[in-house]
Amino acid sequence: MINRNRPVRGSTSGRPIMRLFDVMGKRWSMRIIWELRDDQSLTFRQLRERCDDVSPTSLNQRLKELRQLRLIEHDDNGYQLTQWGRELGKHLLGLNTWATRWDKAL
Amino acid sequence: MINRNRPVRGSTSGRPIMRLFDVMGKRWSMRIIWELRDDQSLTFRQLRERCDDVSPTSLNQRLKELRQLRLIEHDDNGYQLTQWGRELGKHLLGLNTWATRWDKAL
DNA sequence: AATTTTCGCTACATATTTTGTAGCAATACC
DNA sequence: GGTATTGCTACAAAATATGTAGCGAAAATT
Repeated sequence: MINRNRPVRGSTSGRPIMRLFDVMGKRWSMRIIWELRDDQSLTFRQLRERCDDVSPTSLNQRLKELRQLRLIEHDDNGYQLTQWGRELGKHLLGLNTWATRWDKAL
Repeated sequence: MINRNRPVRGSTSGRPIMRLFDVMGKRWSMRIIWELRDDQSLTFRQLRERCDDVSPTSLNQRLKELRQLRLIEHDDNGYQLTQWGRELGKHLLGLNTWATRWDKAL
């Protein structure tokens, strides 16, 4: 019950979806969740490599945010999805299927 | 068959999901799809208002991109989702349900 | 026909976000 | 003590987003 007060860019309505749009609308957020799907645990540096060598600055900024929002967590094994992160990851898998069809039409 | 060549930030793999992450990872993209869901047609100015008065510069940039990617289109009635946009919108609705539960846990 | 309103934007200067490179402090192993 | 790996920070430069003002075209109103 800690981060309900986190400010949400571009919306004062307090609608949860707006909080999600805020964080997911930042570069690398979805990619990070994506790379951690199927319950892998990755170190900071492994995660960097998976994300096309994103700069450590950018990665860390995003990781901080995702941790605050309880989507990922960090322990001795590295970074991994929380329960919430895993659920969100499943949505991304759905989007993956869709995106493949969409891309063919482009 | 026109925009397969559009560059994708942060990925050279050509995986469709990466193209999606690229565009959706920019501010206002998801919000725009969201506001156009349930097949409304909105004028540029109406859309601006709906999106918490996003600047016209930002809005227009995003609209151009979303049009190129065939997610939205523009006609005499204003801006509206394409077939693909509508499908993507449905995924966002799913995320909305999820986000509500998630937000409560924060 | 003249005026007003609404349309989709553009210009441009400023602010915010993201990036890339280098490297540091802490811990583990040899 | 040296070497390797960890997570991460500093900092300057590049890219992206913002806010305000207003333009030119078309449509509606008087």
